[in-house]
Amino acid sequence: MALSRAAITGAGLEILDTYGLGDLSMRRVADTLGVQAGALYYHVPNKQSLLAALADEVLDAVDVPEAGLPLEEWLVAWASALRAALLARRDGAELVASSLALGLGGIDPTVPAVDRLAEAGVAMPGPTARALLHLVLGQAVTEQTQSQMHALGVLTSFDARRAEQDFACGVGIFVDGVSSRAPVAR
Amino acid sequence: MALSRAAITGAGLEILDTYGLGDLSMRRVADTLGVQAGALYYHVPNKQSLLAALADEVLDAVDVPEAGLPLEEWLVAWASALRAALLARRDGAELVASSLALGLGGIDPTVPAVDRLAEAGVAMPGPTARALLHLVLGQAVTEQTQSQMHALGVLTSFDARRAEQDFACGVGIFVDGVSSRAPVAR
DNA sequence: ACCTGAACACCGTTCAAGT
DNA sequence: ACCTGAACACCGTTCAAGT
Repeated sequence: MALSRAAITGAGLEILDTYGLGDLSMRRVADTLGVQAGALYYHVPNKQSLLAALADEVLDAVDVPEAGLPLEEWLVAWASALRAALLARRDGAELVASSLALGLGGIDPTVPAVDRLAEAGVAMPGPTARALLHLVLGQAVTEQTQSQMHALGVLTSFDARRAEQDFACGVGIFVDGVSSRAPVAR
Repeated sequence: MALSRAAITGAGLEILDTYGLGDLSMRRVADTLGVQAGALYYHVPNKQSLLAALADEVLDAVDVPEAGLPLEEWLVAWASALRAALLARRDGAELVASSLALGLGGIDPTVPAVDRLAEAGVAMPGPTARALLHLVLGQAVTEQTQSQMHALGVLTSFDARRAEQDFACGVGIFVDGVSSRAPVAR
């Protein structure tokens, strides 16, 4: 079977799940595919574009809530779906965070939220959606990193409940803030 | 002058400002100090602890608002001070973000905010402060990365006003949410 | 067109040996 | 105690040469 962009992405995902982002090297991807490292560059311009493709894969798995839900519930559901997708893959949150910061990746995860906010008549839907994204992303990165360090025995105590509480609290406050500014009374 | 932890941290800050986080290597720090790379390990256990020390330096520069301010104003002022400190140094936001995620670093930037929130009687001051931290941090990382990519000519358009608007909007909404839950009416 | 082999210019970290 | 010199086990990326 010939090498291809899809095969490289697939091997990347496999390595990501098995060894984590820190051990995902171009050389290891090449090894997995039984090929020399240089061969990858015939299909992929560089490592960052590979990482962007992997981040897109994570973001593709976000289960966007149905449009019928009331704004507050929709926002909480969207934040939960985003968080779930980020946590579903090893180092998913960190991968997406760096890919988004660099502006790479073909998927803008805020699009559905911007639409829903605009539909509800909320002012500044873009900045609002981006703020909620950053809140969820930052929390997920911290949670995932600490949970992995706990698994490695580096960190002695990791409280999954606290992480969930942090998430619920942060999103709840933010959504309340959106509500207090929304043109429609609840 | 003999090598020391302080000298290493100083050289690290210099390299950070001049070349950025991506080019901050132990070997370069050693070169700057006119010493072999291995010598650093007599004073610093590893690279991550050096990065944590640099992150502490960034967080030390946060100008905590005076306690007399009303809660809402205090939170906005704190978020602004945090953002200013992160943006003051090259790659400051990314440095602090990764250091915080790893749980390294001697400084917990949320401490003043937790105190102020607790004093105001807000429920769950810890999760609330952490949520606001993540919001500010995520926005700052994105802003700093994009501004640097713009300076390098990689990104054609970078709107500093949009970044500021994103920040003001996100923090504003969040603080409104805190307000709507606070026990004291405004 | 697609891949190999080999190189270039780096990394973080360790450690015997010197002073 | 503190540093050098040299090594170990890696990196991302490039590119002539082969098929």
